[in-house]
Amino acid sequence: MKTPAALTEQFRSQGLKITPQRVAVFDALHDNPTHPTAESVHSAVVARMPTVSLRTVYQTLNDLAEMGEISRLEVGTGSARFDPNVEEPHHHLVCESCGMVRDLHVEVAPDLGDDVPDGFEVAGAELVVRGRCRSCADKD
Amino acid sequence: MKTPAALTEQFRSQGLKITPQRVAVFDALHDNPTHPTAESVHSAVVARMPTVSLRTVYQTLNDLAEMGEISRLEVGTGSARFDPNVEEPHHHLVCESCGMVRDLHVEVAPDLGDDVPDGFEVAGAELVVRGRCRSCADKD
DNA sequence: CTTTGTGCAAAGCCTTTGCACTCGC
DNA sequence: GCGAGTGCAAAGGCTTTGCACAAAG
Repeated sequence: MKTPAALTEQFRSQGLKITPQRVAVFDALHDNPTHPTAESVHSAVVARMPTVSLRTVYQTLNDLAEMGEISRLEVGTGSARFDPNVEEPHHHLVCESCGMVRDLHVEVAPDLGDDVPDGFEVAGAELVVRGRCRSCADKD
Repeated sequence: MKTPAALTEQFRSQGLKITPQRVAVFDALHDNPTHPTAESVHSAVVARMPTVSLRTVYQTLNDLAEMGEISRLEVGTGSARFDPNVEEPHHHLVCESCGMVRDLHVEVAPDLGDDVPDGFEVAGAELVVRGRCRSCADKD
């Protein structure tokens, strides 16, 4: 994800306004490897700026996702997660016990040609590896 | 997925009751390759038995999923999809335009060892290939 | 006859949206 | 000032759940 400063510039150039709320969202996402939910981002932002509403967070996240600056993940944990890492293609590891999501840098190069129907335009592929992380496993 | 008769036997052996509603759900799922939503299953069932409620369909689907006879997919199309094919491991192809889901029999054998953290117990991996199917592509 | 299943409707969760006010530009 | 952004609260979609009745074993 771009730096908060670069995003500020980008928003401005698209005619979108720069507000402290939006900058706070940029900051909360920058180099954040936790794949936060909208709710988590909101909490982080509220810690520094108590008046920011969930609506604003959702809107800013969606704006960023539309611009392709972050991506939205649905890993089946109930809420959507947001991933600031869009530079390098990667996949995800999900702990089914605590909901933790972590990047996974593996090459998934299946020979798709074999089984993809003619005329299907492949846009992308996402691998989700599910299991149980060490700290959850240690609990039992 | 097992045949409706086999599922009937299995439900009975677990002390679950056999009702025409449940059998109708079994029938609607049997060899159904469309990865239906709960809503679709309900429609199919209602066509033959108009009084069955959505509640009963959800409950039966969840029962089946718990027994491992069907699997539940979250592919980001809003509602959960149910997949009767649990015998052979496979992945999924999703049309982002019409929501169609199709089985994909590719080997996804990434060398997970490289990037999975120590102590993480891998339970499974799901690949979702997204894109646009031929009939949707033809529409534009 | 007891336990489980069913139907209806209401509630829950996550997310989006309508409205009036505020504020960046 | 004008239009976009914000906060609040209410609505929306999907799924689950409480209750009373019906039916399976």
